[in-house]
Amino acid sequence: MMGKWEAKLKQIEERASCYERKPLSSVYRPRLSKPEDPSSVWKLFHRQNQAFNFVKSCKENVHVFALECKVGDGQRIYLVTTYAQLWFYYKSRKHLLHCYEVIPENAVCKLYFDLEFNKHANPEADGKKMVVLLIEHVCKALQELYSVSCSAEDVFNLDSSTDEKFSRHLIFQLHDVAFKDNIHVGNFVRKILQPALHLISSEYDNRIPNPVGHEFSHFPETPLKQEISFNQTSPDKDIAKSWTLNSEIPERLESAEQSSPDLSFLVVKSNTGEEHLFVDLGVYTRNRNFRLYKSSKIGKCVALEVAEDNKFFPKQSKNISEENQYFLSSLVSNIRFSDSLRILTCDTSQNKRKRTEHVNSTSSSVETIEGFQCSPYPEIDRFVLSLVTKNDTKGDIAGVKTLEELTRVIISCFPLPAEVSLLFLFKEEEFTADETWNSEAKNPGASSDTDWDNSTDDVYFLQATEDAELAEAAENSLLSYTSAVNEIPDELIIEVLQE
DNA sequence: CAGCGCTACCACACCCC
DNA sequence: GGTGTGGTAGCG
Repeated sequence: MMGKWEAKLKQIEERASCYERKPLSSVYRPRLSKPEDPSSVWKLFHRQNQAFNFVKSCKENVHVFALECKVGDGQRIYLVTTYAQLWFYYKSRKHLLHCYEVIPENAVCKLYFDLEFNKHANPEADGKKMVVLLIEHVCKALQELYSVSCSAEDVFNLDSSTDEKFSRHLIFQLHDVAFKDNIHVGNFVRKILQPALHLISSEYDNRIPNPVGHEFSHFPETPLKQEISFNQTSPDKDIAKSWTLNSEIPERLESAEQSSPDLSFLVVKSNTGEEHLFVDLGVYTRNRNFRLYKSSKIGKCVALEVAEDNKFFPKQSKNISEENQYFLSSLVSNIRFSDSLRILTCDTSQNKRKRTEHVNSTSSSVETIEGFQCSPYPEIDRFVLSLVTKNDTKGDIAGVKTLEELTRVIISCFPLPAEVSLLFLFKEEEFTADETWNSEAKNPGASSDTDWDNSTDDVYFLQATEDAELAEAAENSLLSYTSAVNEIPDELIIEVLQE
């Protein structure tokens, strides 16, 4: 037993020293032409984690890309560099074929679709028409669920079809709007395609009648119960609008004249004759690799190119070539930040605590702020509102603008019930208020056996324990809070961890 | 001897009628 | 037969 373990350990150590002796060479050592250009960052990693760790330690605005290795299997190495530098070496298309964007988990990103069907298995399918209908449906959903306006001209349409397959990427260029992350995009997509998914599942058992009528509002919540909300970063107005809207809220969707949209055009047959959706729902996972504009899969020589029926045209710029603009537009996690950036969310209720029981128990105390539902905790609502409302009487904490102010205020002011421990974990180099942490954060309820080594990966955590409802309330409050305060780093994500 | 993150699927256990 | 659970091949 012990001998086996020691042998394993020795093996691992030998392997580690081997890697140290022969580190991965950076095959491309780029230098940008002008000395005033930003310093060169170009680093390759065998492991995705190492790449992301390097990104965290890196001052430049760098991103992780996956490069397919020469071996035919899916093996990849990970490149960290800036968009500008990647494009510099990428644009010639002599090197760096088979590149993928890694859409980082927890990173704000665009709405995107991976579309494909086998042409032989679907001889009657008109791919272009299906794309048009899909875009129509998606735009309608964005309008109805988030009041976001868009049209086909906002959709970058990339083609990598072959004789065998119709294959497209759609990237939505929404003005000052993005999704909280990849997972939320997936929740949204599954939600708005629910009627189509029903068409497929009902195929297996025709004896179960299709639910009709009110069950099929335009974007039904069953069986995949989901919640939708949007946050607005504008500090001055509509703070309360960031509260979660659950599916019951948009009454207009439940009006009788609304019937299920006909999404039968999305149903296609696979090689084996099974019915699937035109939309690939498997791409909305953590750290998803998404093939870059003008890249091909390693086996094939078909790259993603602007589709002939594409209607999106990026803004012209003096410094940036048109091709570079197209490239930048195609990057799912390349979000143009602005003060008015709205972050869309779409949760599944599996991730959230069941609302029904506590809503029922506290319904009398649930009030409405500017027409939207509050959190179930009026005292927390009031606290958060007092922090973000500039004309509040509490002059000492009103109008906080920076992360550090936010930090101090929350640590010193957050009202903690005695039975709950609440910890803020910060990346060391960005947390300058150590003394504040040491003196203020130790509250009577804080657990002393907190394992600090757990704070490995993510940058900011709010950790609440023992009380799931308070944890969610705190999360909602802080989400509202951060979306209402200017100058919070855009990558700031606050999550509630429950023990 | 260096990828990653799933989900669909299977096998099995357990319960109940 | 219904339901939960654990492990894995294979997909994207």
